[in-house]
Amino acid sequence: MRQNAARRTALLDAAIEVLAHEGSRGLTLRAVDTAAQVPKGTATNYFAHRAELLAQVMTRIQERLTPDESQLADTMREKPSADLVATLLKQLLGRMRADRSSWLALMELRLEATRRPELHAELTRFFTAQLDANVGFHLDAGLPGDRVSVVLLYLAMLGLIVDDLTVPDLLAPYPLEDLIEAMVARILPPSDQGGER
Amino acid sequence: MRQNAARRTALLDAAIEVLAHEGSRGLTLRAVDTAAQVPKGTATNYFAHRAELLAQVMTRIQERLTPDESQLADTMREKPSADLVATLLKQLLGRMRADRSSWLALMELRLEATRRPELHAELTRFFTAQLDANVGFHLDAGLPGDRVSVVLLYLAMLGLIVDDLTVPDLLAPYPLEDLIEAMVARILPPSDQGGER
DNA sequence: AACGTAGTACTGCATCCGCAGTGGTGTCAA
DNA sequence: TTGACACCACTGCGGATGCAGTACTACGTT
Repeated sequence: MRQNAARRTALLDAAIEVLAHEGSRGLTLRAVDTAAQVPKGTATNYFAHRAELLAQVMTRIQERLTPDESQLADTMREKPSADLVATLLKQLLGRMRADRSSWLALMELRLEATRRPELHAELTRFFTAQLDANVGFHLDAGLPGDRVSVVLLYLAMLGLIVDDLTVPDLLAPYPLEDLIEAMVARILPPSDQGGER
Repeated sequence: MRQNAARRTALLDAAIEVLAHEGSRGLTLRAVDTAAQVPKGTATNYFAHRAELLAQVMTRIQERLTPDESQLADTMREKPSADLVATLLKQLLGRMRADRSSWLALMELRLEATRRPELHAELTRFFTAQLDANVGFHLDAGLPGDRVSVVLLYLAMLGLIVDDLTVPDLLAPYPLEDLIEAMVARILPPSDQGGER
């Protein structure tokens, strides 16, 4: 098993691109070699099985999707309000648009996890941690709304993202930014301060 | 090209099972033969390409997901209200649970559509029609909430379903029925009576 | 010089698709 | 009733593809 971390990351990034552009169907060790522009057989040296590749892709995606700490801190300087929540969600949408490959690959992994117990366990752990973190962040920051609000926003945003990834034209009549504002306005309780409606 | 409709449907149903259990990766004409327990080569006689199989699977799923007309009529006897909307959404959840294979296959098709223009067009048409129908139904029935409400409910339900299909344990702390009631309560306007446009 | 890694080439294996040929069954007309 | 025809199920093979794995060489660093 090779140890070159940079090369491994390059292979994983290539795997993400393959997943996004060719789908789970096209993800083979050879395809990763090709996408990463390394000699055939290289991926075999770094990942024993396809399963191992998938597992490591998972954690790589996790790295890539983690929001930038400083930008987040910057955004949070504002006073907590429904508007601020909308801003945060729009930033999430922006991150998604900036790295669609990771999100598409994550969708592929979701489906693949349906048939792979280890991957399923890892994905569940990942999403659970993320949702819990979201809830905790929201409450700690004093943003309006309770746990259930956060979960509902999470679900609506997930639906929004899934649609935008796979059938973007569907929501064309409803600009996504407007939808985000609407969902915040309706799901969160009317806030005493700020918050247009 | 063979014309036996019953056999074709059986093959398509088998293809849906393959998609759900093996994923897009495992969907080949031969795999469909095996799943349908028909001789190898049969699927080739019914579908020229894999693409044609996918297209027909799409319409077959559409058939399978169409709600039962009479049950719907039965439900709609009640007076229009937010509660009624919650009931309808719970019935949707029930249908999903009763035919997870179709929903999983549909998710696979969504991703596959990312790479197949024809399929993408068809999927967009399908979802657009469905969303429009939902909006129309909602408004015509005098249910509370406007177009945007319906879209938001659609998105939240999509997120709910995606999560339940792929990482069901994630939402274990939040019973889905409760989530549905919460989303209806918050997304729809406080129901005095009837819906405004 | 030795070890780890990159790069290359080759082998073996699995599987897939497409086609063509064969046999069986149902239908229609005489 | 019988015979001809059309349709369909099924089998088996040819050709091709594509993948994983491995052995071997080259390189560079220590």
